[in-house]
Amino acid sequence: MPELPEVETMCRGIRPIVGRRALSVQRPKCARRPIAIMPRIDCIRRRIEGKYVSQIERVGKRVVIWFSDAGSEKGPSRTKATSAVVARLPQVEALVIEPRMTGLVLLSSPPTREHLRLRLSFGPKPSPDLWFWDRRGLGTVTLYTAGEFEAKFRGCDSSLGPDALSVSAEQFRERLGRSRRAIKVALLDQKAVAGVGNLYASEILHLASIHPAACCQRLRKHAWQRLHAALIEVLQAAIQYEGSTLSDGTYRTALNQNGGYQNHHRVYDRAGQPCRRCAGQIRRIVQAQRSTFFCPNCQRCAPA
DNA sequence: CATATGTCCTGAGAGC
DNA sequence: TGCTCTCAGGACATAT
Repeated sequence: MPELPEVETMCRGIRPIVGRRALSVQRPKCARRPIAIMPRIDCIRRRIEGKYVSQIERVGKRVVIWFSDAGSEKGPSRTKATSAVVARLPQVEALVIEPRMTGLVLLSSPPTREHLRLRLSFGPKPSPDLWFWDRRGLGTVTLYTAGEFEAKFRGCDSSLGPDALSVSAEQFRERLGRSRRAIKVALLDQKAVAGVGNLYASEILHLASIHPAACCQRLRKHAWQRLHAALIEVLQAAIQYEGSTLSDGTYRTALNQNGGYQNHHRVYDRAGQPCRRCAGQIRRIVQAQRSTFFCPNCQRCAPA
């Protein structure tokens, strides 16, 4: 389940295509049922083929591939531009890939010939193809203009909150602190903070010694500080290990390697095993229809 | 407005 | 052994 660290690893792994020119966009026929691609594939082809990859970027749990007309162009400035100015800039497009549960963005051959969803090839040769492979097919691929992208992902009513790796401690507390939800559930809200998913939410709460069912409103200032520090520490460590490949083996890096962070999990998928900190027994509970793992002994802070 | 629930999807694993 | 059933959880639509 690609979360921030896995998606960041994918982005880093596909950097070799920066500066390359898109030669073709193909949607392999072998997919049992096509995944959601917007707009139509022929429209994507028309807008991308011949353009150059100017930048690779991660936005929350999405991979963003920027295309522009000229090889040397960088992605669009983040500052707001008037529509008149935008009209004079070279046309820029953002291909946004959402892996969701089982999607992989790869520069090497995919795990199976089945479940191939999209293939981009680049020049000049030799240049590896970029694949989007997705076993369950819940992932999506969407092509946005620069303006559409800004509105959806960076605007004041963006569908995403600030990125989990760059949010400040104050901003973090402001965005979650008034919620009546359990902290574990609130951490999964991408509109509050973007990038944390089900696996890392449990890991972060364990490092911060906070009970997953603690109500956000009842957490004290010191708990928020610990939680913010744990957020950054866990995500950065997971990136260093190139993400977590779980027992189903689905997640692979862009170069088809296993991640390594699963060997360092504090609680996730470790129910019944001893806590690495206090030797207490890790428990599994269900919150908002999702598994949560925690240590009842060392995560006592403010249960609901 | 905030929060909760239902939906999509496939393959692994359980249980009979 | 081979069938059926349940479950895993991303984001978003719809309900409360």
